[in-house]
Amino acid sequence: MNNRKKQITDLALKLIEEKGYVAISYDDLAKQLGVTKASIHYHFEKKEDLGVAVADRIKQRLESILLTVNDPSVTVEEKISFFANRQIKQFADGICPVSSLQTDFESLPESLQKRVQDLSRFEISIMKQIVSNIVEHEEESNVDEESLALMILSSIKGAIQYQRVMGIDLLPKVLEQINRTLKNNEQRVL
Amino acid sequence: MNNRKKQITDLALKLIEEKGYVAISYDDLAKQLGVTKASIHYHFEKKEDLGVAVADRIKQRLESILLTVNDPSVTVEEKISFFANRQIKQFADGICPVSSLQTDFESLPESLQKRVQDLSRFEISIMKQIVSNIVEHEEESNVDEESLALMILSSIKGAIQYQRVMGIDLLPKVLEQINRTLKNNEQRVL
DNA sequence: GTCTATATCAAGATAGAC
DNA sequence: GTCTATCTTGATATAGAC
Repeated sequence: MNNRKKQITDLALKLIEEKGYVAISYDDLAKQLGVTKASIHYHFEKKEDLGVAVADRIKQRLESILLTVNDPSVTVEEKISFFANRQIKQFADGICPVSSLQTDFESLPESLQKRVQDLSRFEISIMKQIVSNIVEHEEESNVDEESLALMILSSIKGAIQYQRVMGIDLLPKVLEQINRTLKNNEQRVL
Repeated sequence: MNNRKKQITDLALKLIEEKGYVAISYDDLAKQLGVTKASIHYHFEKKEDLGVAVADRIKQRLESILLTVNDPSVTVEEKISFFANRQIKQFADGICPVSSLQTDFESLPESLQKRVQDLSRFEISIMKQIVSNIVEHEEESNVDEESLALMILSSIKGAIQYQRVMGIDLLPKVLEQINRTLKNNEQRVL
């Protein structure tokens, strides 16, 4: 991907994190980059093409998170905190681009819908891998890793939405509560 | 509010749950109601006015949930399940309208932004009231009701987003995990 | 490969007839 | 109170110049 194309993709991702896929226009992109709409159309003929490029970039980000997650020297709590904060840093004052695309789902072309589904599945699988070592003998405990992973992931995503509109850092409190939940689960297994 | 006005508000709410505030148009509403755009503009001069009416309706819904929540004969688990399922039923195959408006936040006029902030605060306060009786002597335990409420509310909202795009009922699993978390918290207090 | 110019369409919105 | 007709603006998109 050449420079300008990458530049456009990066900006589109940033704007999707701020306003969402439906709300952004080629004019927004063109103005902020100091070029014309036609120049954006040259690199991405249709908005759908740009959306797909952005989805691919989000996937890359998630893949880079996966690397850290598979390091056995890092605790589960640290991995969750890393997962949450790494993303927070990336989308700054916006929201998670996956959440943003999920909300716009019904307005998306089919190719993008498929990628949003894929990203959603991927995030769930990452969180499952993160909590997968917490219970070594799941059959013997009452902990369901799938449910635990879903609750943790969902609560992180939900908290990011609330904190953006309220202007308060709610995520740290949610992460604290997640840690308490994990500690309690560990105790029940021992 | 007269009949047509109520009809338009109801439909707008439904469409916001499906596609979001930015994505819906007066033409969508007009076509589905079998009237013209101008007729919608008569009842709601600007889209902003319609958005405010929808926000007020969402607030009414939440207030009706609050009534059940304050019934002392209902358990916390039942209240949370009621909170989640009551909403799920209301927005059917869509997402939570509050989540939807949160995502579109940056595109909203100021009057609507204020209402979305108010709705967010209100939901958090409802969930706080739901969990408020679970720990009678909070100072003596390590349970933080604020964090617990935030995690529960966020995870419900997040789960609804994932399940809509994936076409799988993930919320029941998250509710199960929430119940397990509550049980563990209770045990720590006793 | 990037631009100008323009086409096309849909959006929000208004004036005024009935 | 609802409609027809119309305006303006902005969005996606294309053709063709440079």
